[in-house]
Amino acid sequence: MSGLTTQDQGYGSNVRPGCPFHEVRQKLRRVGLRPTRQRVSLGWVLFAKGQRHVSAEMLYEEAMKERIPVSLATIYNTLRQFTEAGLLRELTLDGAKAYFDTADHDHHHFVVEGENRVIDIPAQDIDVAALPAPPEGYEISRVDVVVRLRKVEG
Amino acid sequence: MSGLTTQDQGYGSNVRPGCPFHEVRQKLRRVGLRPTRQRVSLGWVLFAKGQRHVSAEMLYEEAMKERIPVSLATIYNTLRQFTEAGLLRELTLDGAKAYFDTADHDHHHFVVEGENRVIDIPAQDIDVAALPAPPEGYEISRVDVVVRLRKVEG
DNA sequence: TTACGTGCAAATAATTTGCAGTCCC
DNA sequence: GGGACTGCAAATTATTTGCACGTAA
Repeated sequence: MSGLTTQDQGYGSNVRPGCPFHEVRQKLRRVGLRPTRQRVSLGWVLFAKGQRHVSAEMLYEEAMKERIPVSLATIYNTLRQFTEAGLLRELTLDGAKAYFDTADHDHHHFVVEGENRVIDIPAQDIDVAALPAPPEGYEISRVDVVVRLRKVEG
Repeated sequence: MSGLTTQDQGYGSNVRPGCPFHEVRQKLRRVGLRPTRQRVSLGWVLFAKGQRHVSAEMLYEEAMKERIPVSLATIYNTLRQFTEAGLLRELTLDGAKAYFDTADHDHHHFVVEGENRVIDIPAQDIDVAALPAPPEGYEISRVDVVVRLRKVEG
């Protein structure tokens, strides 16, 4: 896959680290996840290596490429655990494939119709001015804006 | 593009306002879908009967309740055809279940975490003020705002 | 009539789960 | 050492598809 959208200028968490693995380990501990080999390695791919949106399958292939010994089932489990711990956010696209992205910053998404490509929109580029009050007994946990794109004829 | 209303602009003389089935039939014809028994019946459930968001399964149960003879496969086919024709919009929630809602008005959604409940937010209640320019070669086809709700402890 | 639509059941695709073996604290 | 974690394969769930038959134009 072309690194078109993986090429980026990095966020705050992308601290030119002395030891990314150590930071991932800490990050995991902080949210109560035991830093096992698989989790640390996958965390490294997700948080230190600049990967930003992945599907289970993409992460699995990435892991294979990096010689990380991990099974697809563990990928799924890990993605879910990370998401429950708040390290990732889930983004479900039409087409029944779930994507996950690093959750350390607020942002929204461009989604290209047809392809399954996702491009970040920095939070400050979208202004959701007015939000309705949630129904009685509920509170807003998160607001997602998905801007669907269509290729221009040409 | 967003001028679709249930109230149509008189196509022929055989418009019978007050006869929902006829209106559905016309609506289908207008988008090039042959108005078969199943499509008209499902269209009636979706457009005339006030149903607004349904999953395939929900629509199937609704159809059974209304004694509409239709198979689940046809439900899926029909939902997709309606969506491609612009009569419905697809909304994919975390949980790998697709929902569809009538597309005749702009609106956004509250989604209750855990449950698979969807509540409409009228377009005028959300103000997406600033939108970023789409990447070169793409145009915005649609903007979806999903407000996730969490039940308040009590 | 005749191409398009429908129903059934089997096929896919994405994701989850049960359980035996493994590893971290 | 002991409970949490992993891997495998089988199970689930949502959706699609192939093909014989039915039906609208």
